[in-house]
Amino acid sequence: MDLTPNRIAEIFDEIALLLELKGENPFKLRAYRQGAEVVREFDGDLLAMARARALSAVKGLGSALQDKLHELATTGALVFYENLRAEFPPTLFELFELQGLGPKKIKLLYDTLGIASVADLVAACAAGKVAALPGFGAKSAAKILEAVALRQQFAERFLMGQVANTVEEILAALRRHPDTLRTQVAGSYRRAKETVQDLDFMVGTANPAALTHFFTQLPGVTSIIGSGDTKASVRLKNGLQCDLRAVSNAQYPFALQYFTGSKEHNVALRQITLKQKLNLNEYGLTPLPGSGVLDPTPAIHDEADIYRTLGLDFIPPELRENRGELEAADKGTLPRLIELENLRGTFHCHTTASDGRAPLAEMVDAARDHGLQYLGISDHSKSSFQARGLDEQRLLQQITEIRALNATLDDITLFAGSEVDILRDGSLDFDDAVLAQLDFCVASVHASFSLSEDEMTRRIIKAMENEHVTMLGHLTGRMLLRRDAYAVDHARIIDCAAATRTVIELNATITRLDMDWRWWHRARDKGVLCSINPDAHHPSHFQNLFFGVRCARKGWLRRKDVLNTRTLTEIQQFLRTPKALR
DNA sequence: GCCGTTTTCGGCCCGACTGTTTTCAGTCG
Repeated sequence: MDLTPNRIAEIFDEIALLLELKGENPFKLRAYRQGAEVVREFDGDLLAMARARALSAVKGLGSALQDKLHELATTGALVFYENLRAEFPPTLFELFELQGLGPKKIKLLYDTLGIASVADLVAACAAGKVAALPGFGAKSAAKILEAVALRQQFAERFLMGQVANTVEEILAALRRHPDTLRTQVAGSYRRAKETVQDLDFMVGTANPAALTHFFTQLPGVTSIIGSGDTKASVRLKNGLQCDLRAVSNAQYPFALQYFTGSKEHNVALRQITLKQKLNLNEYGLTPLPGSGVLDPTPAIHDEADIYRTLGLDFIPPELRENRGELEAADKGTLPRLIELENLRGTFHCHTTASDGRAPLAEMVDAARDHGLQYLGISDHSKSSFQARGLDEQRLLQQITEIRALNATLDDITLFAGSEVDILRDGSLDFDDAVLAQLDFCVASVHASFSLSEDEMTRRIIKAMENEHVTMLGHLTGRMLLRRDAYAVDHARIIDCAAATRTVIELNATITRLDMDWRWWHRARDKGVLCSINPDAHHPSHFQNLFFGVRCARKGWLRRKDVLNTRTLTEIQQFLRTPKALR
């Protein structure tokens, strides 16, 4: 297998799991897991630096991990890892995917009954062997079988956009309860992760037991995973797990902060807190014993108070990933993030001319209903025949149609564009003479996904170098939870976008959210403009802009970093200006 | 295994819930 940083990170994670099975020191496992994270996020040529033993300044990679990286980079293998792996059958790892089973129980099942796979486990449960083990019982065996069934049924995560309605419904229900003082969704949904595994709700109340009970009785709940006086977990009929934490009103800001995460953000925040002789947990902020520091808790009423007390600016939930937000909050340099209300128009919209589900006029009405002042129409080009892409003649006809309709509108302005295919060799589906007649052009890859990373990158760069290409559509072609991104070098694309003044799209389709939020901060710093586009194929798809904005916020984008926050006049001027001068 | 204007040794987050226990271990978040 190709040795990439991602593969190395996987190896480190697997070592952590194997050491866990062996009952190793938990802090050693954490060191490997943290090492994996450092490797994944590393900005630079990790393998070359490992070979040159030039990683000593990297935080999280101590001498042991540096040695292992050196061995991997020079020999392509790691003896320590191979030996460790040989100690356990590979199918054993399946068992970690089952809810309720951790390393201790898995090790016991393996050592006493020789259970090394989910199939073994099901057979042993059926034969009554599991229930007879010390520490297990009839209930444990039943729960295991339930977990096996659940894993098959709901192995997947959920899209942010898929669960948004559920979030709003549950919040509304919690707000209606007379004992609720305040409530909010926490966890990865609040941080705007593109997919979530479960939903976490917080409620501040003087009567937590009433709320946890109420939560388990909500409509849509099909099973109660657990329920106590202060927390409850339920599963909805689509398999989505929802957790509730009920705390006092005074504890609420701490619980909300704590359960919003991310874990990495909270660990780093805790370090800062300890330096100030304070201890932060989900219930409060308390002075360390003997420190003489005054208890700040009584003055804390909301999340912002927590950050302020620690000398930090309020950190919007989307930024809480320990990717520089704490340093920025300390220095007062956090960005003022874009808001949905900042969007004045949008690009990348389809109609029935290609694969859209509504005719031009209906899409325009929908855009107007969403408060947009301008709309760029961009149907597919001829090579996307699966999408009934337009050839030159139909495109020219559509331009005429758009201009005619535009002349009759006074509250929204249309731009005529195209989502033009980037062909395999990087050339475009229309020649320059045709492209020159458009107001704008989105260039996207729709075929030949399996090129090497270098070929794909050069292909896209060639398209960006065309003066008529206003923006690059869905950079990686990923379909969240369905299909992986094709290989492309983000860093080179971003550099080229900056050099050629090509805008990069943030495709707001809930299955895309592409370019990924992790790259926007870098693009922004290089002066690359973002366009938040719905890629609308139906009037309802303009709602996706909400998720696009949340993703943009997660990528540290400000209003001025996003093209379609500009006024109509500014946009018209932008599109008239030669690309190189934009 | 990592880290250090509290420490080069001794910390590294810990509380709630469940199912097994008969006072607690394991898992989860």
